[in-house]
Amino acid sequence: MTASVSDLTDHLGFWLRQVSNHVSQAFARRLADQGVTVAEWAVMRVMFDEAPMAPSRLADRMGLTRGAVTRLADRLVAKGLLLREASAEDGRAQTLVLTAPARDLVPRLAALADANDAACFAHLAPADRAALDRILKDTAARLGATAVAID
Amino acid sequence: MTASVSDLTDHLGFWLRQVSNHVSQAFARRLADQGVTVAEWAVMRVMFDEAPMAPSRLADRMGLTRGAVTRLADRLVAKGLLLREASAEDGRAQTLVLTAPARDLVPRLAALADANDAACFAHLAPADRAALDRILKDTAARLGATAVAID
DNA sequence: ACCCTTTGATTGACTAGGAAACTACACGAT
DNA sequence: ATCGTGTAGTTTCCTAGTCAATCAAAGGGT
Repeated sequence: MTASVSDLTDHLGFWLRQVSNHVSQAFARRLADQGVTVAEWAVMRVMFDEAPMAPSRLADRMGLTRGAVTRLADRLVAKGLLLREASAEDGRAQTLVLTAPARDLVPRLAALADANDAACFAHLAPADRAALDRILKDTAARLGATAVAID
Repeated sequence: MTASVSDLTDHLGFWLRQVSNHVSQAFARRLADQGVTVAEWAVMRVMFDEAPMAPSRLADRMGLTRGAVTRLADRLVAKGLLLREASAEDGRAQTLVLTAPARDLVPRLAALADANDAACFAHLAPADRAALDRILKDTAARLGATAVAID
């Protein structure tokens, strides 16, 4: 009957955070050689497919705030991987475009992403891998849709 | 045969990060009312069980660097939730102790943690919940033990 | 024609964390 | 007794992200 206080390790959120941090950090170490960070990779990958793109659209696509995108874009521009172009029609708007060096880099970074994912989840049985994939996508969809009611 | 560049969404790491961020952010919003952050909660929960504790030990326990613990402790001290006490034996060492208000707060925060976890994973079938729990703990153990070889 | 509201982007202040340099102190070996 | 080495904490600099305030440009209503 000990009305005991629940432990940190009782929560799925805790383990999720633990593993996620570990995987991202491992990926960051791989990317470091290429002079790129995880967040920068994500931007580049999204922009690789959808050519010129407004920052606000990129923010929506990536689930980030516009402020975050502004700063991320700053860093990518500084590295010569991104171009900011003022819109002709709308004086407020911009469009972002990857530079040629950035486009060259993306396939190499994608290979690193593949390698990292493979290494981090190598020990999982195929069925567990599939289950994890399914459960995470399912959960992401629910959380994204409902924005989690704070009862 | 299109040797196409792998997509962000092809990686488990991506989804892990996505869901983890969502869950943590939802938890952060709940905790905000109590004037406490997620990282602060984690410290308080660990310290709740293991009374006076050296910062270095806390860092090991939580998988953080010592620098991170220093800053976290600063904030908790500023909020009156933590005490820093110089060690009598060792001139370098300290011990950290939760204050009485902090100890009072912990059970309430634990309830919020329970509620958040329940809300975020409510839609999962019991079997999926169990699978996720098992897979995450398994993966955390592997990643922690091997520190992920960067081939 | 003018105001009001909305929208695009930026900025400042904050939490959160790693990496590395640095300061004290402790302690063993000589 | 001193010197070197290791250890405890702190600090600095960086990425990464949020929220809220701000500014400028668009555009609609009257």
